Amino acid sequence: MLTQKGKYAIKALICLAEKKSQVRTQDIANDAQIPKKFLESILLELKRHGLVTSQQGAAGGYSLAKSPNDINLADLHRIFEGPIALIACAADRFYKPCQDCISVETCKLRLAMKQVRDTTFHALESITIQKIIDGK
Amino acid sequence: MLTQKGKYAIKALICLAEKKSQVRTQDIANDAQIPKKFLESILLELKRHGLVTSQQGAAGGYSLAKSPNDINLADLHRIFEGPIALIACAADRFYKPCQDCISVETCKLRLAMKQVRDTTFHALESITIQKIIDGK
DNA sequence: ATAATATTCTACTAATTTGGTGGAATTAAT
DNA sequence: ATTAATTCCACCAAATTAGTAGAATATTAT
Repeated sequence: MLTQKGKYAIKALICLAEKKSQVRTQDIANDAQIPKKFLESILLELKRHGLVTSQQGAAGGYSLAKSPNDINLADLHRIFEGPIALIACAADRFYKPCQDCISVETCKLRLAMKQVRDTTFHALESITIQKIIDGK
Repeated sequence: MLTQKGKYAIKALICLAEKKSQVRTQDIANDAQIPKKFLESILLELKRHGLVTSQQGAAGGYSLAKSPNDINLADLHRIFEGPIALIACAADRFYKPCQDCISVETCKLRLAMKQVRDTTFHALESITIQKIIDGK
C-alpha cells in the first residue's frame, strides 16, 4: 500500500497538471484535501527530484517542471515508497544483497521476486499523470 | 517491500516443502536463519490460514497442509502484507472507500491503481512455492 | 506417573516509520 | 516597509515492525 505521502504527491501533481498555471500550496491543499504543512514537505521533495519548480515570495507558488506525460508512477513510487521490488536483492535501483540468504539455494526467491518486480515496474511506468487525468 | 515476517514465511514454507516430512520449529529456524521465537508466531499464522498443520508435544512439528503447487505469493501477500492494491479503494479483498477522495474526479486514481493491482496480482498468483523451488 | 520436548498463548518491548505540526528564515511583489 | 509566499529545521504522537519472555498445554518415551 502507498503511504499517505505518496498518495498526496500523486494528487498534488494531478492538481498542478489540471490548472496549468502556477499554484499556491494553500490552493493545492484545499483542492486535494491535504494538510498544508504536510503538503509543503511533499512539494519540496518533488522539487528536489526535479518534478516541480517553485517561485518564492508573494505571487509565488508551484508548477510542473515536466510534461504530465513524462511523470509516471514508477518514478513516484521510487521517490516516496522506495524500491518497486518486494525484496532488496530483486531491486534494480535500490539493489542490496540480502544478508540473511546465505546460500544461492535460498535466492531462488530472488529469481521469483525479480519477475514480480519487472511486471509491477512496467505497470507503474506505463501510467503517467496525464493518463490518470484522462482516465486513460 | 515485504516485511521480514512475510519473507520469513516464504522461506519457512520453502523449507517445509523441501523436506517433505514434519519439521520442528527449531530445525526450520536453523535452516532458514529465522529467530525461533519469531518463527513460532509466523507458523501459527500460517496454521490459522490453513497453509500448514502442526502436531504438539515431543516428536511434534509442522508440515504443509496443501501441495506446494497450491500455495502462491498472492495468498501469502494478503496474509502478511495486506492488500495487493496500492490504495484501499482499488483493492479486491481489502476494499475500503477512501475518505479523502471526495469527488469522483479524484478517483480516476482508483482506475489507474486498479490496473496496477490486477497486473501485480496475476504476477504474484502465478508464482507458487513449488515454482520457486524449481527455479521456475 | 513423570520427565522431556514440542507447540500454543499472552504479554511485553525497543526501534523505526508514518503522518503530521510549529516556527523562524528567506525571498519577492506591491 | 509590508505582505505573502516558499524554504528550512526541529520536533512529536501514534502506529507498525521485529522481535523476546515466559507460562500453559499437549504428546511421546521412559
